[in-house]
Amino acid sequence: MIKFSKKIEYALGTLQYLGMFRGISFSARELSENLNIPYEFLSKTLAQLAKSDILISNFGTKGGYQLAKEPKEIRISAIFKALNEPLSVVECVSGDESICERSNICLIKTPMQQLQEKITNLIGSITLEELINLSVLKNDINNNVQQNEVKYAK
Amino acid sequence: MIKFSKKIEYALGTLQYLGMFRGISFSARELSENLNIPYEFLSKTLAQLAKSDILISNFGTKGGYQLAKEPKEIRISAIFKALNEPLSVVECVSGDESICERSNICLIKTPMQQLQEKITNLIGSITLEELINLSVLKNDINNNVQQNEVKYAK
DNA sequence: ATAATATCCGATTAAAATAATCGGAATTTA
DNA sequence: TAAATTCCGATTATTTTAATCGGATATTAT
Repeated sequence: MIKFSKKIEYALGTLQYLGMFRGISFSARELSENLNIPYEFLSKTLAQLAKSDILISNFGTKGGYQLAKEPKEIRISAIFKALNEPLSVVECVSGDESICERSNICLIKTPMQQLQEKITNLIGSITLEELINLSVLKNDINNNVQQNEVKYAK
Repeated sequence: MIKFSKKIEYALGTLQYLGMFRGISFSARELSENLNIPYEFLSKTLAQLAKSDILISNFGTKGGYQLAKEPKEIRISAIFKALNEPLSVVECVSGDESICERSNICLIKTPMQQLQEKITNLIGSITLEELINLSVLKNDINNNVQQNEVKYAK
Protein backbone atom coordinates (compact mmCIF):
# COMPACT_ATOMS: atom_id res chain seq x y z
CA MET A 1 0.00 0.00 0.00
CA ILE A 2 1.34 3.35 -0.99
CA LYS A 3 -0.10 6.33 0.73
CA PHE A 4 0.56 9.73 2.18
CA SER A 5 1.34 9.87 5.89
CA LYS A 6 -1.23 10.92 8.45
CA LYS A 7 0.77 14.07 8.96
CA ILE A 8 0.26 15.01 5.32
CA GLU A 9 -3.37 14.04 5.48
CA TYR A 10 -3.96 16.17 8.57
CA ALA A 11 -2.02 19.05 7.09
CA LEU A 12 -3.96 19.02 3.85
CA GLY A 13 -7.28 18.88 5.67
CA THR A 14 -6.30 21.68 8.03
CA LEU A 15 -4.94 23.96 5.33
CA GLN A 16 -8.02 23.40 3.25
CA TYR A 17 -10.10 24.31 6.29
CA LEU A 18 -8.07 27.45 6.97
CA GLY A 19 -8.31 28.34 3.31
CA MET A 20 -12.06 28.25 3.54
CA PHE A 21 -12.19 30.32 6.69
CA ARG A 22 -9.75 32.83 5.31
CA GLY A 23 -8.79 35.67 7.61
CA ILE A 24 -9.90 33.94 10.79
CA SER A 25 -7.33 32.79 13.31
CA PHE A 26 -7.74 29.34 14.88
CA SER A 27 -5.79 27.95 17.80
CA ALA A 28 -4.25 24.51 17.53
CA ARG A 29 -6.79 23.35 20.10
CA GLU A 30 -9.71 24.61 18.05
CA LEU A 31 -8.43 23.06 14.86
CA SER A 32 -7.82 19.81 16.68
CA GLU A 33 -11.38 19.76 17.99
CA ASN A 34 -13.09 21.05 14.87
CA LEU A 35 -11.29 18.64 12.58
CA ASN A 36 -11.02 15.75 15.01
CA ILE A 37 -7.25 15.45 14.85
CA PRO A 38 -5.05 14.53 17.87
CA TYR A 39 -3.99 17.80 19.44
CA GLU A 40 -0.36 17.01 20.29
CA PHE A 41 0.27 15.71 16.84
CA LEU A 42 -1.46 18.51 14.99
CA SER A 43 0.20 21.26 17.00
CA LYS A 44 3.60 20.02 15.88
CA THR A 45 2.51 19.85 12.30
CA LEU A 46 1.17 23.39 12.50
CA ALA A 47 4.45 24.62 13.96
CA GLN A 48 6.31 23.07 11.06
CA LEU A 49 4.00 24.73 8.56
CA ALA A 50 4.47 28.08 10.31
CA LYS A 51 8.21 27.71 10.18
CA SER A 52 8.01 27.28 6.42
CA ASP A 53 5.88 30.39 5.93
CA ILE A 54 2.79 28.49 4.92
CA LEU A 55 1.03 29.52 8.10
CA ILE A 56 1.30 32.59 10.29
CA SER A 57 1.38 31.83 13.99
CA ASN A 58 0.64 34.16 16.87
CA PHE A 59 1.28 33.58 20.52
CA GLY A 60 -0.97 34.58 23.32
CA THR A 61 -4.58 34.67 24.23
CA LYS A 62 -5.83 35.84 20.88
CA GLY A 63 -3.20 33.90 19.01
CA GLY A 64 -3.53 30.98 16.67
CA TYR A 65 -2.88 30.10 13.08
CA GLN A 66 -3.97 31.34 9.69
CA LEU A 67 -2.72 31.04 6.14
CA ALA A 68 0.35 33.09 5.34
CA LYS A 69 -0.52 33.38 1.64
CA GLU A 70 -3.38 33.10 -0.77
CA PRO A 71 -4.45 29.49 -1.37
CA LYS A 72 -3.44 29.81 -5.01
CA GLU A 73 0.11 30.60 -3.93
CA ILE A 74 0.47 27.45 -1.86
CA ARG A 75 1.56 24.41 -3.84
CA ILE A 76 0.96 20.96 -2.44
CA SER A 77 4.62 20.22 -3.00
CA ALA A 78 5.54 23.02 -0.61
CA ILE A 79 3.51 21.29 2.08
CA PHE A 80 5.40 18.05 1.55
CA LYS A 81 8.66 19.92 1.74
CA ALA A 82 7.68 21.81 4.88
CA LEU A 83 6.79 18.56 6.62
CA ASN A 84 10.02 16.88 5.62
CA GLU A 85 8.24 14.32 3.54
CA PRO A 86 10.29 14.08 0.38
CA LEU A 87 8.83 11.91 -2.31
CA SER A 88 11.20 9.12 -3.21
CA VAL A 89 9.62 6.19 -4.94
CA VAL A 90 12.63 4.00 -4.20
CA GLU A 91 15.47 4.26 -1.73
CA CYS A 92 18.19 4.93 -4.27
CA VAL A 93 16.40 7.99 -5.64
CA SER A 94 15.95 9.63 -2.26
CA GLY A 95 17.38 13.05 -1.63
CA ASP A 96 20.00 11.95 0.87
CA GLU A 97 21.64 9.76 -1.74
CA SER A 98 21.86 6.81 0.62
CA ILE A 99 23.88 4.19 -1.15
CA CYS A 100 22.13 0.95 -2.02
CA GLU A 101 24.32 -2.16 -1.86
CA ARG A 102 22.53 -3.52 -4.89
CA SER A 103 23.39 -0.55 -7.09
CA ASN A 104 25.98 -2.47 -9.07
CA ILE A 105 23.37 -4.90 -10.36
CA CYS A 106 20.05 -3.11 -9.94
CA LEU A 107 19.19 -0.87 -12.87
CA ILE A 108 15.95 0.68 -11.82
CA LYS A 109 17.45 3.92 -10.60
CA THR A 110 17.30 5.90 -13.83
CA PRO A 111 13.75 4.91 -14.79
CA MET A 112 12.58 5.41 -11.22
CA GLN A 113 14.12 8.86 -11.16
CA GLN A 114 12.08 9.76 -14.21
CA LEU A 115 8.89 8.32 -12.77
CA GLN A 116 9.47 10.17 -9.54
CA GLU A 117 10.07 13.40 -11.39
CA LYS A 118 6.76 13.02 -13.17
CA ILE A 119 4.88 12.39 -9.95
CA THR A 120 6.65 15.30 -8.31
CA ASN A 121 5.67 17.60 -11.15
CA LEU A 122 2.11 16.41 -10.85
CA ILE A 123 1.94 17.17 -7.16
CA GLY A 124 3.81 20.41 -7.66
CA SER A 125 1.29 21.64 -10.16
CA ILE A 126 -1.60 21.52 -7.71
CA THR A 127 -2.35 24.45 -5.44
CA LEU A 128 -4.36 24.66 -2.27
CA GLU A 129 -6.89 26.73 -4.13
CA GLU A 130 -7.60 23.89 -6.51
CA LEU A 131 -7.96 21.57 -3.56
CA ILE A 132 -10.55 23.86 -2.06
CA ASN A 133 -12.42 24.34 -5.31
CA LEU A 134 -12.69 20.62 -5.82
CA SER A 135 -14.45 20.06 -2.53
CA VAL A 136 -17.96 18.88 -3.07
CA LEU A 137 -19.40 20.57 -0.03
CA LYS A 138 -17.89 23.93 -0.78
CA ASN A 139 -21.19 25.74 -0.87
CA ASP A 140 -22.43 24.25 2.36
CA ILE A 141 -19.24 25.26 4.05
CA ASN A 142 -19.36 28.77 2.71
CA ASN A 143 -22.70 29.13 4.37
CA ASN A 144 -21.12 28.06 7.62
CA VAL A 145 -18.39 30.63 7.15
CA GLN A 146 -20.99 33.35 7.49
CA GLN A 147 -22.12 32.00 10.83
CA ASN A 148 -18.58 31.46 12.06
CA GLU A 149 -17.48 34.89 11.08
CA VAL A 150 -20.12 36.18 13.39
CA LYS A 151 -19.01 33.73 16.05
CA TYR A 152 -15.32 34.59 15.78
CA ALA A 153 -15.51 38.27 14.96
CA LYS A 154 -15.06 39.00 18.65
CA MET B 1 8.57 9.83 3.35
CA ILE B 2 6.50 8.39 0.60
CA LYS B 3 7.92 5.48 -1.26
CA PHE B 4 7.22 2.17 -2.92
CA SER B 5 7.56 -0.94 -0.76
CA LYS B 6 10.59 -3.20 -0.93
CA LYS B 7 8.39 -5.79 -2.52
CA ILE B 8 7.65 -3.45 -5.40
CA GLU B 9 11.27 -2.42 -5.63
CA TYR B 10 12.44 -6.03 -5.76
CA ALA B 11 9.75 -6.94 -8.27
CA LEU B 12 10.62 -4.09 -10.60
CA GLY B 13 14.31 -4.93 -10.48
CA THR B 14 13.70 -8.61 -11.08
CA LEU B 15 11.27 -8.09 -13.93
CA GLN B 16 13.64 -5.67 -15.56
CA TYR B 17 16.38 -8.27 -15.23
CA LEU B 18 14.22 -11.02 -16.68
CA GLY B 19 13.22 -8.69 -19.47
CA MET B 20 16.84 -8.23 -20.39
CA PHE B 21 17.64 -11.93 -20.31
CA ARG B 22 14.56 -12.74 -22.31
CA GLY B 23 13.91 -16.42 -22.98
CA ILE B 24 16.16 -17.66 -20.22
CA SER B 25 14.68 -19.32 -17.16
CA PHE B 26 16.03 -18.39 -13.74
CA SER B 27 15.25 -20.13 -10.46
CA ALA B 28 14.18 -18.08 -7.48
CA ARG B 29 17.51 -18.97 -5.88
CA GLU B 30 19.49 -17.68 -8.86
CA LEU B 31 17.55 -14.44 -9.00
CA SER B 32 17.97 -13.99 -5.29
CA GLU B 33 21.74 -14.41 -5.57
CA ASN B 34 22.24 -12.50 -8.80
CA LEU B 35 20.21 -9.54 -7.65
CA ASN B 36 21.10 -9.73 -3.98
CA ILE B 37 17.52 -10.01 -2.72
CA PRO B 38 16.50 -12.14 0.30
CA TYR B 39 15.46 -15.52 -1.08
CA GLU B 40 12.44 -16.27 1.09
CA PHE B 41 10.99 -12.87 0.40
CA LEU B 42 11.67 -12.87 -3.31
CA SER B 43 10.29 -16.36 -3.87
CA LYS B 44 6.94 -15.24 -2.52
CA THR B 45 6.93 -12.17 -4.68
CA LEU B 46 7.73 -14.27 -7.74
CA ALA B 47 4.90 -16.66 -6.92
CA GLN B 48 2.49 -13.74 -6.78
CA LEU B 49 3.68 -12.44 -10.11
CA ALA B 50 3.29 -15.91 -11.62
CA LYS B 51 -0.25 -16.15 -10.31
CA SER B 52 -1.11 -12.93 -12.10
CA ASP B 53 0.32 -14.10 -15.42
CA ILE B 54 3.20 -11.70 -15.40
CA LEU B 55 5.67 -14.54 -14.97
CA ILE B 56 5.65 -18.17 -16.11
CA SER B 57 6.81 -20.61 -13.46
CA ASN B 58 8.07 -24.14 -13.99
CA PHE B 59 8.65 -26.81 -11.38
CA GLY B 60 11.48 -29.23 -11.31
CA THR B 61 15.18 -29.37 -11.86
CA LYS B 62 15.16 -27.30 -15.00
CA GLY B 63 12.39 -25.07 -13.76
CA GLY B 64 12.38 -21.44 -12.84
CA TYR B 65 10.80 -18.18 -13.87
CA GLN B 66 10.59 -16.13 -17.01
CA LEU B 67 8.40 -13.36 -18.35
CA ALA B 68 4.95 -14.45 -19.47
CA LYS B 69 4.61 -11.62 -21.98
CA GLU B 70 6.64 -9.15 -23.95
CA PRO B 71 7.99 -6.31 -21.80
CA LYS B 72 5.91 -3.81 -23.74
CA GLU B 73 2.76 -5.69 -22.71
CA ILE B 74 3.49 -5.42 -19.02
CA ARG B 75 2.32 -2.21 -17.42
CA ILE B 76 3.82 -1.11 -14.14
CA SER B 77 0.30 -0.77 -12.78
CA ALA B 78 -0.26 -4.49 -13.37
CA ILE B 79 2.71 -5.23 -11.14
CA PHE B 80 1.25 -3.14 -8.36
CA LYS B 81 -2.04 -4.90 -8.75
CA ALA B 82 -0.46 -8.36 -8.77
CA LEU B 83 1.38 -7.61 -5.55
CA ASN B 84 -1.72 -6.29 -3.82
CA GLU B 85 -0.31 -2.85 -3.48
CA PRO B 86 -3.13 -0.56 -4.41
CA LEU B 87 -2.26 3.10 -4.61
CA SER B 88 -4.34 5.14 -2.21
CA VAL B 89 -2.92 8.49 -1.34
CA VAL B 90 -5.20 8.80 1.66
CA GLU B 91 -7.19 6.29 3.67
CA CYS B 92 -10.63 7.46 2.57
CA VAL B 93 -9.80 6.96 -1.10
CA SER B 94 -8.63 3.37 -0.65
CA GLY B 95 -10.34 0.60 -2.53
CA ASP B 96 -11.89 -1.05 0.48
CA GLU B 97 -13.86 2.10 1.25
CA SER B 98 -12.96 2.02 4.91
CA ILE B 99 -14.98 4.72 6.57
CA CYS B 100 -13.09 7.59 8.09
CA GLU B 101 -14.60 9.04 11.24
CA ARG B 102 -13.61 12.48 10.11
CA SER B 103 -15.51 12.26 6.82
CA ASN B 104 -18.24 14.60 8.02
CA ILE B 105 -15.79 17.47 8.41
CA CYS B 106 -12.81 16.53 6.27
CA LEU B 107 -13.19 17.58 2.67
CA ILE B 108 -10.07 16.29 1.05
CA LYS B 109 -11.64 13.14 -0.35
CA THR B 110 -12.73 14.48 -3.72
CA PRO B 111 -9.52 16.36 -4.54
CA MET B 112 -7.45 13.43 -3.30
CA GLN B 113 -9.40 11.07 -5.51
CA GLN B 114 -8.51 13.20 -8.48
CA LEU B 115 -4.87 13.42 -7.53
CA GLN B 116 -4.74 9.68 -7.03
CA GLU B 117 -6.34 9.09 -10.39
CA LYS B 118 -3.69 11.20 -12.06
CA ILE B 119 -0.87 9.34 -10.36
CA THR B 120 -2.49 6.03 -11.22
CA ASN B 121 -2.75 7.02 -14.85
CA LEU B 122 0.87 8.05 -14.84
CA ILE B 123 2.02 4.72 -13.46
CA GLY B 124 -0.37 2.86 -15.70
CA SER B 125 1.09 4.47 -18.78
CA ILE B 126 4.56 3.06 -18.21
CA THR B 127 5.52 -0.38 -19.46
CA LEU B 128 8.32 -2.69 -18.48
CA GLU B 129 9.86 -2.10 -21.88
CA GLU B 130 10.22 1.59 -21.18
CA LEU B 131 11.79 0.74 -17.85
CA ILE B 132 14.35 -1.42 -19.59
CA ASN B 133 15.05 1.13 -22.29
CA LEU B 134 15.70 3.82 -19.74
CA SER B 135 18.40 1.84 -18.03
CA VAL B 136 21.72 3.55 -18.43
CA LEU B 137 23.73 0.37 -18.57
CA LYS B 138 21.57 -1.26 -21.17
CA ASN B 139 24.36 -1.73 -23.66
CA ASP B 140 26.73 -3.25 -21.15
CA ILE B 141 24.07 -5.67 -20.09
CA ASN B 142 23.20 -6.65 -23.63
CA ASN B 143 26.79 -7.67 -24.05
CA ASN B 144 26.48 -9.87 -20.99
CA VAL B 145 23.35 -11.45 -22.41
CA GLN B 146 25.44 -12.89 -25.19
CA GLN B 147 27.77 -14.54 -22.72
CA ASN B 148 24.95 -15.77 -20.53
CA GLU B 149 23.06 -17.24 -23.43
CA VAL B 150 26.08 -19.42 -24.00
CA LYS B 151 26.25 -20.19 -20.32
CA TYR B 152 22.59 -21.12 -20.03
CA ALA B 153 21.93 -22.65 -23.42
CA LYS B 154 22.30 -26.17 -22.09
C1' DA C 1 11.97 -45.43 -7.80
C1' DT C 2 14.41 -41.95 -5.69
C1' DA C 3 17.20 -38.07 -4.84
C1' DA C 4 17.68 -33.46 -6.05
C1' DT C 5 15.68 -29.27 -7.27
C1' DA C 6 11.78 -26.42 -7.57
C1' DT C 7 7.59 -23.92 -6.58
C1' DC C 8 4.18 -23.03 -3.24
C1' DC C 9 1.81 -21.93 1.33
C1' DG C 10 0.74 -20.55 6.13
C1' DA C 11 2.42 -18.80 10.29
C1' DT C 12 5.61 -16.46 13.00
C1' DT C 13 9.22 -13.20 14.23
C1' DA C 14 12.06 -9.02 13.55
C1' DA C 15 12.76 -4.50 12.18
C1' DA C 16 11.43 -0.12 10.82
C1' DA C 17 8.45 3.61 10.19
C1' DT C 18 4.66 6.13 11.77
C1' DA C 19 1.58 8.04 15.05
C1' DA C 20 0.65 9.53 19.46
C1' DT C 21 1.80 11.09 24.02
C1' DC C 22 4.29 13.32 27.79
C1' DG C 23 6.39 17.13 30.28
C1' DG C 24 7.66 21.34 30.21
C1' DA C 25 9.57 26.10 28.37
C1' DA C 26 8.83 30.54 26.30
C1' DT C 27 5.68 34.21 24.57
C1' DT C 28 1.84 37.26 24.36
C1' DT C 29 -2.41 39.47 25.77
C1' DA C 30 -6.24 40.73 28.85
C1' DT D 1 0.28 38.20 36.81
C1' DA D 2 -2.70 34.76 35.22
C1' DA D 3 -4.57 32.61 31.29
C1' DA D 4 -3.95 31.21 26.74
C1' DT D 5 -1.02 30.13 23.35
C1' DT D 6 2.92 28.47 20.44
C1' DC D 7 7.00 25.85 20.67
C1' DC D 8 10.48 21.96 21.67
C1' DG D 9 12.74 17.51 22.88
C1' DA D 10 12.20 12.96 24.23
C1' DT D 11 9.73 8.90 24.86
C1' DT D 12 6.22 5.38 24.14
C1' DA D 13 2.76 2.90 21.44
C1' DT D 14 0.98 1.29 17.30
C1' DT D 15 1.08 -0.17 12.80
C1' DT D 16 3.19 -1.55 8.76
C1' DT D 17 6.70 -3.73 6.37
C1' DA D 18 10.32 -7.02 5.84
C1' DA D 19 12.32 -11.24 6.76
C1' DT D 20 12.39 -15.89 8.39
C1' DC D 21 10.83 -20.55 9.52
C1' DG D 22 8.93 -25.15 8.61
C1' DG D 23 7.07 -27.90 5.72
C1' DA D 24 4.03 -29.53 1.60
C1' DT D 25 3.83 -30.57 -3.23
C1' DA D 26 5.42 -30.94 -7.98
C1' DT D 27 8.94 -32.03 -11.62
C1' DT D 28 13.08 -33.79 -13.62
C1' DA D 29 17.39 -36.43 -14.16
C1' DT D 30 19.65 -40.46 -13.12
